[in-house]
Amino acid sequence: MSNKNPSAVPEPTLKRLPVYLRYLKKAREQGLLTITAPAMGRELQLDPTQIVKDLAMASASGRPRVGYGIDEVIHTLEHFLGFNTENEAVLVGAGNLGRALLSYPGFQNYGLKIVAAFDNDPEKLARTSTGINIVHMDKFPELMKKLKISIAILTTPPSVAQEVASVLVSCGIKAIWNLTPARISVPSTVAVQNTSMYANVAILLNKLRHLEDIEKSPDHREST
Amino acid sequence: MSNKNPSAVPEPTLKRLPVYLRYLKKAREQGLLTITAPAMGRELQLDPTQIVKDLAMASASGRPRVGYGIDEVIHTLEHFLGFNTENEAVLVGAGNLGRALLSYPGFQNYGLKIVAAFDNDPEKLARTSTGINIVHMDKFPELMKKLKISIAILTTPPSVAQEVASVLVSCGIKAIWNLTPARISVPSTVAVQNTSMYANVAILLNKLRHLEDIEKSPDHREST
DNA sequence: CAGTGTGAAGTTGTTCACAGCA
DNA sequence: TGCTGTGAACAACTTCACACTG
Repeated sequence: MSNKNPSAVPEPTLKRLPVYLRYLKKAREQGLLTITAPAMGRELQLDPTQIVKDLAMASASGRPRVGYGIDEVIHTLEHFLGFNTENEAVLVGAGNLGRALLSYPGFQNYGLKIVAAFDNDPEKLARTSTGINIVHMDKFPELMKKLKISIAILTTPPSVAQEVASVLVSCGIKAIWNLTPARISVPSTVAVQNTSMYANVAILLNKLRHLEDIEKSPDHREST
Repeated sequence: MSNKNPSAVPEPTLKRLPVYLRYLKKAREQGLLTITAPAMGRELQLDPTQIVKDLAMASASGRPRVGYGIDEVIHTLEHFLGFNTENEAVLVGAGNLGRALLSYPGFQNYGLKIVAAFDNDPEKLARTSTGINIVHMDKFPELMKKLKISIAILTTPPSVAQEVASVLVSCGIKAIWNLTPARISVPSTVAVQNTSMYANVAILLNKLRHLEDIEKSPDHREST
């Protein structure tokens, strides 16, 4: 019953590709022209085979004994991920996180261009952060007709996430990046990517506690 | 070679538990006292068995025909996740995302309490956001000796992430929430949780493109 | 050799099937 | 009957083993 979409590319791979991309860009800046999967694996602490398979998924290929052409792979990855095409998005919910994302540089380099922001709170409408106007949610349907945008970034309070999401969908949004801890229900024709900060806090705390437990336990053969 | 930590609790479960927690809190506010896994599954679009197994991981149990006691499970989950104990953390890198997290309400309710923030840029030191002072990174080692904090939130530019991470570790940090797209190397005695916004953008764009492909393809038997 | 590429094996997480229970 | 709880079947992802290449 889980949101299984029959994506050709496994999600774990999709998460690693931007990591490779950043690493390759750094490597190129340092003057490197080619790189091997084992070398990358050492730096990024990943299995070399994993890297080879991931890159193959993005249809990048290398040459035995030589490795991968960095420029070539960067281009291939950017194309594959859609990072070199401008995907216009709107942001809904100009709270703390929302405004941070508005002023986040680099999304532009990663394919996302936020062109408008919305909020219900009149308090927040005055602010313009970095050139992007924050307008009242009432204007959303009207503006959406003009803009023809398919991506929305949802950073409202979780209590209204579902309600807002439904509005987004009814106005033609086809992909929602849900940064609230609430889970939203949308038609199967709409893509949702959940990114909850709290989930990451949970994992971090768990890892920490686990390490502490090992430390305390009698048989901690950790290499301190 | 991947960062395999032999955690007793699978990471996917750990990500879902906070989702349950929020949902249960909402349900309790609406006056509900008990809830069944199938009911939750319907709302959250998850397999009921999944939920039962996840809750069992957190050592919460229910009664057949009745379901789970909401208050009880909330308490169990909060305890299990460490959300009801105050885990003090420092934030390093007061850029856009960093300052957003500083003023993010709710981390307190999720076990994280940011008690200090650091940055290298003198420009940013003046600001105090929400009561938390942003002080110069030079003061970090000194302050860490006093504070005895084990968690750091890393929100620097990726180019200095590794360098800063090494400083954190040398000052006794035991867990790093890495919100930069760079991957950092730390001793195996230190926990790292990577949360890259770009990875999520990549997944969202891929899902969107995939849906568009289905739409265009001749045999789209999607229920619109 | 030292790397890419790939099929097979292994591991982990999810879904199914059903026993137990009120 | 409708739920929890759990062992078994299944699916997805990772790691291993090795053929292939310059």
